[in-house]
Amino acid sequence: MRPTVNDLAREAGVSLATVDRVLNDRPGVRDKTIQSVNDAIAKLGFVRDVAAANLARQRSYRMAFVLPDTESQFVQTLHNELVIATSAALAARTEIVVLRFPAEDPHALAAILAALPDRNVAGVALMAPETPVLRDAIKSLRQRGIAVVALVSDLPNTERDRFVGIDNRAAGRTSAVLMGRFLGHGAQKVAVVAQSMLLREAVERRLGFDDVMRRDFPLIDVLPTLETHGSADLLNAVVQEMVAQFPGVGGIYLLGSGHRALTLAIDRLGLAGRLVVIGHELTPHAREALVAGKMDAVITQNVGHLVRSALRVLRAKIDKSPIDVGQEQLRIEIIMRENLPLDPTLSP
Amino acid sequence: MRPTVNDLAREAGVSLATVDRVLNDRPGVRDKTIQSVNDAIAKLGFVRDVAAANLARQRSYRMAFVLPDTESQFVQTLHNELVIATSAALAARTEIVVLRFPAEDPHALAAILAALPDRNVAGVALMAPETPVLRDAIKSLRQRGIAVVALVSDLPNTERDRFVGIDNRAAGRTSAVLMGRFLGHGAQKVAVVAQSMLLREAVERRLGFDDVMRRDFPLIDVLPTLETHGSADLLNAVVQEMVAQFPGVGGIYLLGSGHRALTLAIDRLGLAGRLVVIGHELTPHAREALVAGKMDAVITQNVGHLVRSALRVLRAKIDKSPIDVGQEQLRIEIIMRENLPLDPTLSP
DNA sequence: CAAAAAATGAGGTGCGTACCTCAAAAAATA
DNA sequence: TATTTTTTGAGGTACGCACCTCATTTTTTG
Repeated sequence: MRPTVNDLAREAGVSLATVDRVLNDRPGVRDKTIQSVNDAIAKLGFVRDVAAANLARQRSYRMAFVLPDTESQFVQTLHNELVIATSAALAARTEIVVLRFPAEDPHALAAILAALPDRNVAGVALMAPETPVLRDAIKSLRQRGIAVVALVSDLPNTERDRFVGIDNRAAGRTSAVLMGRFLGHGAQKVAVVAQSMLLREAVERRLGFDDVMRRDFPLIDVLPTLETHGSADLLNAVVQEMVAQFPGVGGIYLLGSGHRALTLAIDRLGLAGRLVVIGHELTPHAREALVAGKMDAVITQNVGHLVRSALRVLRAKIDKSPIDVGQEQLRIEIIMRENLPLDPTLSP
Repeated sequence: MRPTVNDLAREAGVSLATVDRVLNDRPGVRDKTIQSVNDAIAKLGFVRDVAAANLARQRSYRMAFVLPDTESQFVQTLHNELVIATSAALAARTEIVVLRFPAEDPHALAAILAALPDRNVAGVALMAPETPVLRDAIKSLRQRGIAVVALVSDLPNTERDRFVGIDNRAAGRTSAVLMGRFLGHGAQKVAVVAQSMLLREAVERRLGFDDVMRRDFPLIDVLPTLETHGSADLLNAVVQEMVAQFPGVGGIYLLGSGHRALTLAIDRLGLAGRLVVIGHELTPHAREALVAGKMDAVITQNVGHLVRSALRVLRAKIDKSPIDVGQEQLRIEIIMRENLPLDPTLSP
């Protein structure tokens, strides 16, 4: 049988109350006594039953996921995964609240964050660009004992507890290797398309992409980033203009979302099948494009894992328990048509 | 506050005992009463607290992982992950037992499985080739109420509850696309190396590889599989002979383990850097080969996820609770130098 | 050495659920 | 309607742990 606190008390020759004091870092125990309890823990191989502990603690975790209110498919995917996670989390005394903030309004975001303590939130997962007001808001949350993780894009200059997401620079490097090798080593041009270079992820991916291109594929000419600002028309126009101006374009690298608009533009310009197209994030549109052979690869992260990892990290921070680094390291996934995972929304 | 069984009883106008009977499928409740309890569950949004339930149930899960006693790096990796999982599982009332069987002896395996019920095992995860005795052994385990999942390689003609692993045919297809695209579309030859084609995974991967090669890269000539039977010398010999016989070999596809021996052979033959090398399973040797540029890509599954998924599936089967299909679907991962995850054994 | 302070023990309650017993009520059957 | 059978209720105990109080013992301090 697995040892319990009672076994510990007997083994250490102390009372249950003292064991409890040691286990829960309560004051008023001599170092010598603490040591003897720890010895007993080691000797018996005692492991606290976290389920029973949390039950007794009456602890319920209320977690807020704060996302921009953009309608991008990635954010929608994330939201879907959060809905799925909600029901699973409920059974583990964890409640998930999803809040959306106006994407372009850092002050509105700060106001939402400032209101969280009143909502009795124990942890926050935040996907937002870093701004001075955000830094202050996070600092204030942390001071109030609320755990904060940065989701998807890091907030390195804030006091967030942790970042949950992939290394976007490495993701960009990965894209570059595939692009370079798929193109072959001849002289070629590659266009880079992004919604906006104000987003940290886009910038980091571009940096990583350029790293590898410069180093390993010097004959490939990477064109300046075309920004579309989310407009399909603008994307159409810039792609058209680029093709006209640089006839030798052999590949397109899509830094962010916008798979649908890009593939449409490629179709319209009659370039289908003649370009290597690589993008990020496995959204439904990206799936379609992969299946149809209109995209060659998608570099992504597993959004389900992302959500579950954020929850585990927040719980660990709240419990002040250690984090399993191996489990929480998200992988940079390369998805092609051949290893496309089944759409989880299709099966029950 | 989250509703409890007491709230349910009050809402449904029945006693706690009746709620308990309904929740746990105990007999002696009229359909009408069952319905009223279910209505209350729906109305209040009651979700059973699994932690409290398992605590009260005194349920402890003793899971056996049964692996071949081969010293392959993949099995070692798996073993390592099991050791890591053991401590985490302990806190969740789950005990992991790892058993090894003589790889070539199906009867010894059957004997080990037959002894499991006496060891009070609730679930078994099994990595083994399918044989008639194994089929019988699994059937007998299932009849005794023990959950069985096939690990890594499926046992489709047995009564296992589920398969936890990747689709190896799709993994082979994925390898083929990369091989084909990395080689370019000219006429080339690709060698295929395997330890043994008696293993189901190897066969399936080869089939998938051939599927795609035939369909998408008709100019590439895929040579017959060279079997090495785990001997580095033999591998050296066959690779050497093959290179002599077919000078146009541009790529090598490694169906199973043996990264170290293969890269050594390539070095010795002075072929380093002139071949596209693609293999399976992210073992320490494979990592080295990727970092050194001696392998181009590794197709793998996340072994940590594999273990955790097997545990979750077994628990769900034992509890007769539903399985989150999305979470349990393992992805076919493509690893190159650029997206190589940090070695989890390096950081604490 | 006495008084004050610190450490420890004894014992209880509760978390949400499972599972048990026995009596009482309700329904089905003769 | 009387009897048997089925259904329901009331109440208790247990799981492993957290957290509380108050009394008692041990140690430290003046």
